[in-house]
Amino acid sequence: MPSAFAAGDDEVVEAERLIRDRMSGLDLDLLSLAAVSNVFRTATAVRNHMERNALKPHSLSWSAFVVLFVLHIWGAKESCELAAEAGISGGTLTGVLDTLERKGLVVRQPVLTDRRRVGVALTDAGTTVVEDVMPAFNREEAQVTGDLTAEETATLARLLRIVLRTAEDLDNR
Amino acid sequence: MPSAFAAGDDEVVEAERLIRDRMSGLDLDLLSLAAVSNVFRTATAVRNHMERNALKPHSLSWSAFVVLFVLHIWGAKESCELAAEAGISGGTLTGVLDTLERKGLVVRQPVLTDRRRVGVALTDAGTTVVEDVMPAFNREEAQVTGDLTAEETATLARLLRIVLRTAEDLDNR
DNA sequence: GGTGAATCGTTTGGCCCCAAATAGTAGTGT
DNA sequence: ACACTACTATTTGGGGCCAAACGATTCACC
Repeated sequence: MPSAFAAGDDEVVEAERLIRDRMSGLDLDLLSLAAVSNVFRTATAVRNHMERNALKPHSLSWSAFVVLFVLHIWGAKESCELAAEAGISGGTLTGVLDTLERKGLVVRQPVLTDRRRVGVALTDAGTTVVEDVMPAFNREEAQVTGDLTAEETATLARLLRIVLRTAEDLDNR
Repeated sequence: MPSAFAAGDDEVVEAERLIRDRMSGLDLDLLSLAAVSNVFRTATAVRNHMERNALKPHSLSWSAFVVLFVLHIWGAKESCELAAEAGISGGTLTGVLDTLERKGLVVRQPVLTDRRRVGVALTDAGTTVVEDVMPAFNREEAQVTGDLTAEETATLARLLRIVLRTAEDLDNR
């Protein structure tokens, strides 16, 4: 069985040994520990890389861009769906929308049939920004997965989606 | 070749079609888009799950726990190494250490040979917390990866480490 | 029609996060 | 000794993030 860590990474192998030693008697599942740990570390590294390289020219955060992207793909949406689609909480979305509206990239528009709800739509400026940023963003995405074969990239996405679904199911119960 | 997305997930398949339609002409790499997107969404979901289930009893954030964990595995470390090992910036570490020190879980100790540097060590209370939280934490880790075979979990960790290394290499240049 | 529960977006409080600026300390060359 | 450079942790500013509390609105049921 292959190591959970990349071969040839002495520091990580050493870390694994240390964990085994220091945590002996706790009967830890080191395989899932490594997987979960790597999910988070990779997400942080990739996010920072994206914000520094693809998003910085427009001063956009990851979440702000995701919101713009979702709106561009799905068209105008209401806050509730938008938050779920972007993977953030409703309270967070309010702040992100405040920022985006201040920049003139989105507009809130009242829903006539229900005054509790609020629709959100891209402005022309917002559309321009998405279409400008998206190629650069995707170029960076391709770069960070560049050391994977196409099949490995697909496998990675597939395995992650399984974990994602499992975690979400565990919370919705 | 398998889809980049989990089979049977109509909503995601629909999303992929929409992206293809709305972004036609931009020649996007949808495979890496899906992989990167899933890395981040999975990380968020897993992080929230962990904080809600394993960390909440001790009111610890993910980063705070990672810092405690690193200190328990590697022993007392200096700030600079600790930040790198925990995957956060130095400025962030200062705030996290303030919180942990206020709770009495860690202590800062001056380095005698160099007054710029600061050592950080677990207190007895901190050690107790780590050893108390770790089993529950690992149990949740095993649960969110529970729908993967052992080999798939190892593959996931391996592929992620490749992406992580690629992203870090791109930034350090 | 009026009352209570449910649902929506927002606000609040506390923490996390980074980048950039800062102050203090150590080494290096002159 | 002196300036200059490099390195340390910290502070500051602007956001992002969630949970919980909140006010407004709608709906269901009587």
